[in-house]
Amino acid sequence: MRGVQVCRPKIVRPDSPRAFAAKLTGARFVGVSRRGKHLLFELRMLNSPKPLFLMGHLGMTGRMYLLPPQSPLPKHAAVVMDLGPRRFVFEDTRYFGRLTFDRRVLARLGPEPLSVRFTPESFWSSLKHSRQAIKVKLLDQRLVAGIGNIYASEALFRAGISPLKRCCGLSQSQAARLWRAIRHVLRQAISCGSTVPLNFAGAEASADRLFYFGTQPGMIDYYEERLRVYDRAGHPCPRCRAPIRRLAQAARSTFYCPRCQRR
DNA sequence: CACCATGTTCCTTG
DNA sequence: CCAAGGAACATGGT
Repeated sequence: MRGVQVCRPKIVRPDSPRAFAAKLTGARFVGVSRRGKHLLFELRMLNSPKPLFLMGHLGMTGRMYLLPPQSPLPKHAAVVMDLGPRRFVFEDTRYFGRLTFDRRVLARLGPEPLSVRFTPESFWSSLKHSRQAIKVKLLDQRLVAGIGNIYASEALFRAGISPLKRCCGLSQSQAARLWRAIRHVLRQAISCGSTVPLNFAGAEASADRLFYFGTQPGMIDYYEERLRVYDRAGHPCPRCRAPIRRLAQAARSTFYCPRCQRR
């Protein structure tokens, strides 16, 4: 890495742009992984065996990709790394995302939903004493990592459970049903997203960028087709034709079928 | 102009 | 301790 431009200082907190750039200069990307909604980049300095970890979060509008030489920077570039011929760009219109060496949030995350650590039993144990509405609880990253507002509604629809139901009011078999639904919905979403994989297939989908993380033009439609209730208020339920309803919970929109998901 | 938006964190109130 | 709600972050779409 030859140089780093931090266009939005808050993105790299608590480091200052200068400190952030200093840590990265001379480092090379050697690996990448994911935990919940966080991306983990492994870096190494040329002469040191000890790895350095950089954590990214896309927020709602973030994207990361490689920009070919000479291409202009996007309007909302937040961080730009000069990798030699190409540049690694973190673009984020709303600047809600993060790119930071501070990994403390990882310690507070619940299990990966597709891992063996996440079982119907562990899920039920975390739910049975909570009086919170299940939809709100699903957004709590300490329960299980990676469920966002869209998938919370989708999973509850698939499980036939009302978003308003209190966690402690769920039976063990309902919790198991929801556990299955979460895994199904996330796996399906990943299979849609994998049309833009971590290899170089993304190069053909977009003329001037190699997309790695975040949605790219053309992918949204494909993905939205799979949503059964999210953002579909007034549309007929795909299962029973009753109109889908929208409600607000903890200042977030929830979509559900009042007939298939009774309290 | 008003209202809404894929996320997280912090703060206040009950 | 828990839960609910609001604001903040900043910009764009309808």
